[in-house]
Amino acid sequence: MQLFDELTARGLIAQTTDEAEIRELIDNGRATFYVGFDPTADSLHVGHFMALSFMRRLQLAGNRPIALVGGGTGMIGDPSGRTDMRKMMTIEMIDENCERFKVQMSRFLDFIDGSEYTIGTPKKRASWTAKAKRAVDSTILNSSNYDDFVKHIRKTGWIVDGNKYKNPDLGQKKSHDITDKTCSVPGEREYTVDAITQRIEALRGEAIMANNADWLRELNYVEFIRDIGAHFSVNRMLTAECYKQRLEKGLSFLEFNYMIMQSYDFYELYQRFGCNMQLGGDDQWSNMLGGTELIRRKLAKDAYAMTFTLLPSASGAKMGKTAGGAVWLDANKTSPYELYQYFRNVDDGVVVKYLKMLTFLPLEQIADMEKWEGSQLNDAKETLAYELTALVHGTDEAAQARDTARTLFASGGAADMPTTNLAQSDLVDGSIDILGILHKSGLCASRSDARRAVEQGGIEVDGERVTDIATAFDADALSVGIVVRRGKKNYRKITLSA
RNA sequence: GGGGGAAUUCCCGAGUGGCCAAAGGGGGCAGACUGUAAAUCUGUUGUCUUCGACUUCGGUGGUUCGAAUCCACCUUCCCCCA
Repeated sequence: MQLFDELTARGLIAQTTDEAEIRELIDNGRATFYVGFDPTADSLHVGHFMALSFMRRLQLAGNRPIALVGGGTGMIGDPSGRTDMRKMMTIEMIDENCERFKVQMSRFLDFIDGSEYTIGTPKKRASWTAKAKRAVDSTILNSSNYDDFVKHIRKTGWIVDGNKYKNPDLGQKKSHDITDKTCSVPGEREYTVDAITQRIEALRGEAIMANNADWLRELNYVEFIRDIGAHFSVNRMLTAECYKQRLEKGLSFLEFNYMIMQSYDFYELYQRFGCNMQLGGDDQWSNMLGGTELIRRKLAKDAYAMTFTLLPSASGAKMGKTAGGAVWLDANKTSPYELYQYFRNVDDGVVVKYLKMLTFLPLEQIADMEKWEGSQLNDAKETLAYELTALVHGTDEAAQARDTARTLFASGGAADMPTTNLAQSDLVDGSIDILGILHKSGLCASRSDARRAVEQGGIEVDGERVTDIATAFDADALSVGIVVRRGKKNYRKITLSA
């Protein structure tokens, strides 16, 4: 089955600007597409799952993904904050978050290693050589073979003379010969025919990490308005569905500009990396159209947009939220076990959908599960949880999470489960009461919360329900280790460090 | 530039001097029922040394025995006129 058909079969594609053309592009690995991410937190969360797995599918078929982080848009901050001081993110914070994103994304995508198209603040004034390198590199990225490369590079004013490339227009040094200059990409030292051909091959489908800070932070307002703003019709923008609703409640100029900024991102990516398609959530549709439109008007070129279905979440519960807040892809913020449990507990109605949309299991295998009903669906959930945990944390962690969950739910205890290590200093007069344990372990948010949980019969220790809030445990009991359980699904092993 | 409104606990939204830790709904948590599901019913949902105390109603001061409620200023948001 071809990629496009598979994506359709998995229920992933929501809208496309030109189905036939996009099918052609992605089935043949000729798309360079981008997805935008806002670096508002220091980790990706499950809400990004859809985008990541979608990107991976495209990459596996040879298409080049570009992960664009909003280092420039992040500068502005979220204007919708109500009471709290809006947190302006510093450049350092944003750049750090971007770096973390990349690490997490690399579980899903293969990135060009060490390329200058990774994250980083732009050099204010790139040297001539840097500019030349950049020009050659991005031309390499845009080319499908050597001849293609020569064609492209000529177009941009370069002179190709045998194996030498010169650019009379770049910078003050005319006709500078960069043939023997070091290529910015490690492993490729020179711009020879072979090197370029190899490089083109090696980079085919490799992912790029881009940061819109590279162009947004240096924008000149007047120029921007004149060059880009001129191409947008306010009348048209106002008819966009997403603004219609906002017009009732109020819409700041900043937010209104979001579409233009996003369109500009696409335009820049098109020019820098030959990015010819934008991928995003279905709610981004109108913003994305802005980009294709801008490229058409400014460059008279066709670019495409495709949106993926938003992940259906059952019963109005907020997607990606649990008691502990958001579910992160960072193991330090959300353990593999918790991630596993998150997907283990999805509603019946969405299991098969999730399997299709998020996992890489063959459709035939999922088709079998589709017939399952009742408690058999429970097994499907286990598969789902395992597969997704494996994607994020690897098969070892996934297997461990699964085993932990199995033993925990089967027997009420397991060797490996989330553990809280209490210190001697947590003990008062040689013991600690149950409320303290619940609070310290994070099972309960506060002692008051713990008190309620006990009073309502929601707490068990080593399989015995605790009903007395005064119950306390001394050092002896703790050094052996006790298993505390809140509700049905929250276990914590409590130990005492010596 | 002028005029008028609004800011309440996780969210929405009542409350206009003491009976307010603050109605109601949503969401969350827990119990029953189950399949680690959904639906349903019940309880619960600021903190703590819990039959009591303490801190919350945009911010800062003030009036009062007493303020989420009244006054002043500030901040932010919305609406109308220009």
